[in-house]
Amino acid sequence: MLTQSTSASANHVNPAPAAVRAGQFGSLAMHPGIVVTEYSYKRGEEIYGEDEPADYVYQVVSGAVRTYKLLNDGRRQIGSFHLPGDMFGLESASIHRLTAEAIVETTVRLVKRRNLEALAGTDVSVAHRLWTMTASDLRHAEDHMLLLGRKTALERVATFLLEMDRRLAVAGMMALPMCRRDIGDYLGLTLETISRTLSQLHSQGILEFSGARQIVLRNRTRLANMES
Amino acid sequence: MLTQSTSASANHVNPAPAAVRAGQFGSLAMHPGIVVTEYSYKRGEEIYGEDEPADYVYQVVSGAVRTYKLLNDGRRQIGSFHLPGDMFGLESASIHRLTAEAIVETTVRLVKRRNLEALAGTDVSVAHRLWTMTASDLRHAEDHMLLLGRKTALERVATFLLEMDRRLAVAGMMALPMCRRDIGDYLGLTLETISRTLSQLHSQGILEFSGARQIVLRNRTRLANMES
DNA sequence: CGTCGCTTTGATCTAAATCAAGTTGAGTGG
DNA sequence: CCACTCAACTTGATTTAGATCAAAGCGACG
Repeated sequence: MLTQSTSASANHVNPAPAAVRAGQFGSLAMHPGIVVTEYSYKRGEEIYGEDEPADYVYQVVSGAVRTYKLLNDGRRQIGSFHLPGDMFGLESASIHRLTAEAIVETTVRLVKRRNLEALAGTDVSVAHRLWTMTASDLRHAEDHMLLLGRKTALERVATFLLEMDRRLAVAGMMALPMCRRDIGDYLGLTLETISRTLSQLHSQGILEFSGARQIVLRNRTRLANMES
Repeated sequence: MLTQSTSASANHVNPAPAAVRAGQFGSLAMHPGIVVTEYSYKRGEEIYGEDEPADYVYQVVSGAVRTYKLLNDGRRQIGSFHLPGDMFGLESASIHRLTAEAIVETTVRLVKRRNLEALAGTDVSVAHRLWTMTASDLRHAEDHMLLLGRKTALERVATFLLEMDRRLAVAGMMALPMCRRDIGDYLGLTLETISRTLSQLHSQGILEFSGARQIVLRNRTRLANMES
């Protein structure tokens, strides 16, 4: 735990600029010694790599991020998609366990991990918050293991659509930032299976397209029954 | 609930009895207000159920535990096996996300979650320890998602054998507490596929059996190459 | 020493992968 | 504003890894 106090203890004098979607992250800007920076990444750009030092913790401001692991021959498993408001890159160890990449042009807010940890060392509520965030990632991973190990293609796609609808639908429509291959690598399927399954749901009138990535769910109940 | 024996804060006077494998959990008994209890469960007995209140945190003393999720039609995904020394049942929320069952006759040590949380509220090192433990569960889950989403049957079984060898081999031999069906439900495969894959590895001279559940790895290097 | 649960092995089936064209559509430059 | 390009997407044909169905072994325990 470093008790460093960087430049920005001035931050509590000039508090939280542009804290629109700030949530958890924004409130941190109130603490002296916590510097919040913004950075943008181009579509496809790597934010950090697997096994690299975990020096920063991130929050998506706009855009979308995928975090994934690779096997030596290129097979990829995406662990999660991070959408505006989501935090990612938080590790209790000093190394990132997955690679993070911008799916589209993406802006993130970031803070130094060692500053966060130092704060957690003096402020129990911050320590509790870090734990809670990691526990919520674990909860998602546990649900996803059930999906990957035991659900059918149709059940996986139904689960995916409901998750995305909940997380990014605006006025009943979701604009998916990721391609079919990303969805496949998230659900443990191929891009062709994703495409076929979406077509099937479309032909059953459960969803409507306006372009391949703009989807409206027409019958959430029926979809929820398919989740199994 | 069979045998029971409590050891209270009097523990720092009469220190750590039988703390052979105590690890993290044992040191908690040093704190006043932390009561460590022991319980034993019969083979197949449920320790806690999914969506039940998470009132206790557990450590395996002897035996083995599986934690899993079920789909409505009975399909099961085992998230992890817990072996002597392992903690399980730790949640930052108030509800268990998986069911825990004793695989064989099992003795656990347990403490009240709210006592642990109270301690974490005053002792940063305890708070940090809780976070670290959850983070380490997350790490395992992330590795397991890659296995479930992208590895072949052979790769899954190789990974499983190396994991178990590392965690429970004594004098080069591992005594698996779980049946083929459990292994299948952990690896997202059927029990028949587990059996066939083990037979195949046996015929290649990579492992030796003495009874279906006593396994000696003859060539860890070759197995590690199969992990992919 | 018979029974029952676990394991192995064989035969067959099938969901999803792979291979293979086309089609669409967003972005680029003329 | 149009046409060209390239990546993303869809759809079809075929293959295959692993599931399912089925029937013996085996081994621990009462």
